[in-house]
Amino acid sequence: MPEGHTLHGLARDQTDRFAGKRVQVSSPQGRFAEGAALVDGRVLDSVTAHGKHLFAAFGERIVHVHLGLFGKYVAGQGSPPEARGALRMRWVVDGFWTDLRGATACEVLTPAEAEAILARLGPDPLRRRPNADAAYARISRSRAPIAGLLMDQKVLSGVGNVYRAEILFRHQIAPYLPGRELTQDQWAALWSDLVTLMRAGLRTGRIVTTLPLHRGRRSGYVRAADAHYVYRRTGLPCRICGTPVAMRLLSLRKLYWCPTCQAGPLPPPVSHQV
DNA sequence: GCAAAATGTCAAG
DNA sequence: TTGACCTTTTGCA
Repeated sequence: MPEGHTLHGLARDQTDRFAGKRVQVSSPQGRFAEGAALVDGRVLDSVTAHGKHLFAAFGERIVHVHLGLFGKYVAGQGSPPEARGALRMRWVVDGFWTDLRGATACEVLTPAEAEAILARLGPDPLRRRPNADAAYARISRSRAPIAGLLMDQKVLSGVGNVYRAEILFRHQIAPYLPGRELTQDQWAALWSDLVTLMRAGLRTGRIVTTLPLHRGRRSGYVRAADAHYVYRRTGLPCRICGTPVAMRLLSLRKLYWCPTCQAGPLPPPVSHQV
């Protein structure tokens, strides 16, 4: 479930289990065979996440992974299971293993190449000192819809389709509002809420955005069906006002919102709806 | 047994 | 702006 919190969680767990050890790196599928040979048996320094990118430093050789839409890590203790299917990369140390499948990117980079990727990324709400002003500088100059800007990794990094829909709902911002019409106050509130939500996502391993509704409940647990306001709730009544949740494709990604709670600029006319 | 969907990015035109 | 691509899981026949 790769939005930013997932990657930060992976970076933390992989560092805990593998850093400081010589890691057996392999590519049973073969697609990463050359890269694996470059780092196999070297000592892992640490794994860090920037937005949705992972960087595992083996000295000057950096394994860069981007999960894309389908990528997935599976990890376990003891000895690894027999390799099956399209297993792109496997790490093994004494007592732990982890397998990577389906990633968009899995490659060995030089430090300079890794830096070049970082240079393209906007501030990440989950990093230590993110520069939220840099994101607003871009947003406030753009005529593009805010819903698209939030998913643009050059503007800010780590936000995916779930967080963007939910954060806009929570702040009652119309998704098609041009970035330049978002006020500084709206941005400040939105950003600080993003930091809170994504930190909670990192802590719990899931995205729950409806929590304030459930304050005061004895159990903090929120059922999956209740975890979001609008994401994947097309046609269901808005939890606040009852209006059916709307859905449109924006840049090929499904965008969900409540037309009443998030009143404002309308999407362009429908020519073709999936 | 097969089609569709899924939390994303990049490059061609 | 559109399609290609990475793989697994789910749902329907």
